[in-house]
Amino acid sequence: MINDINIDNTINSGQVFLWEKDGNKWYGINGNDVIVIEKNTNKILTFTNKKCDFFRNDDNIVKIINDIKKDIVIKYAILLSPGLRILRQDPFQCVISFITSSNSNIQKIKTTLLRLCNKFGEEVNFCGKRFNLFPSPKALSNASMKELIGCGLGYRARYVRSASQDILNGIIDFKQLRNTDYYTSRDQLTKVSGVGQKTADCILLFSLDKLDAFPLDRWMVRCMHKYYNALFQIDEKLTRRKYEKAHDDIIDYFGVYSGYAQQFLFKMERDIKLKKWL
DNA sequence: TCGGCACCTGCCTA
DNA sequence: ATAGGCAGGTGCC
Repeated sequence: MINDINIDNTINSGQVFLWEKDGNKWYGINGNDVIVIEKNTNKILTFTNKKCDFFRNDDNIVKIINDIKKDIVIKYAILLSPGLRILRQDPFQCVISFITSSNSNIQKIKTTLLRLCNKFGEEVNFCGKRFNLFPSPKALSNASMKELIGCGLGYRARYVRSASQDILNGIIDFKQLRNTDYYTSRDQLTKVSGVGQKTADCILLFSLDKLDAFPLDRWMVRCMHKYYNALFQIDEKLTRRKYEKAHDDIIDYFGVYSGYAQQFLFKMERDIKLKKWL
């Protein structure tokens, strides 16, 4: 079915890091919840037993895909990863994950985040397995620099603690960010230390319902050069202004669901280069 | 505003 | 096998 979710393509598209496949099931940490999903049947279980909107079932994927398929490149990318969806992640975990991701790689991001969970997250048992939930803002706010660096965060340790404090203090309020427009939310988020434009876009797209966010990392910049050189002029080195201009040009082209276009293109480029996922 | 640079550290590749 | 380069950027000057 055209509107079926493909879990492999969705988990292995660089949005999430704390997921593990075992047999025909995927196990993932999402904030203070554990999500288990069975491949093929897409049957979902959650540790908290709460209704799971992680896979954005409310998205009208037929409409979205119809809206973004503006040219042959994006059409091909969509064809390559059927059932790929944007996720609706726990915002705090998303903030910490993408602060951690800066100037790093997927494998290292994953080990670092796992260490954070093991050290600061609550241990729970679910489906016959043991998990550590994602640490709370309070837990990471109270962590010492030494402990955080010990998890492999490196120079990002101070960003992680500072961001956790901002969220604990309510300087950053996810409810408010979710209910406002992309531009306002982005300006709020980039005030957080360690959150630049690219990281802000990831947080907005993957956890705050801003489907008009289009994270421009080095993969996407290369991608835009490769296929869209005639449409957009995107410098290899993006300053704040140039990043914003590039974003606006891209939204003008791909439309309000540009974030979905980004995810398909990102997935395609990494798959072409045989880059490993989780 | 813009360009240049340092930056933790563990993967990955040659 | 193992040393060195590099990785989904960011802040500071």
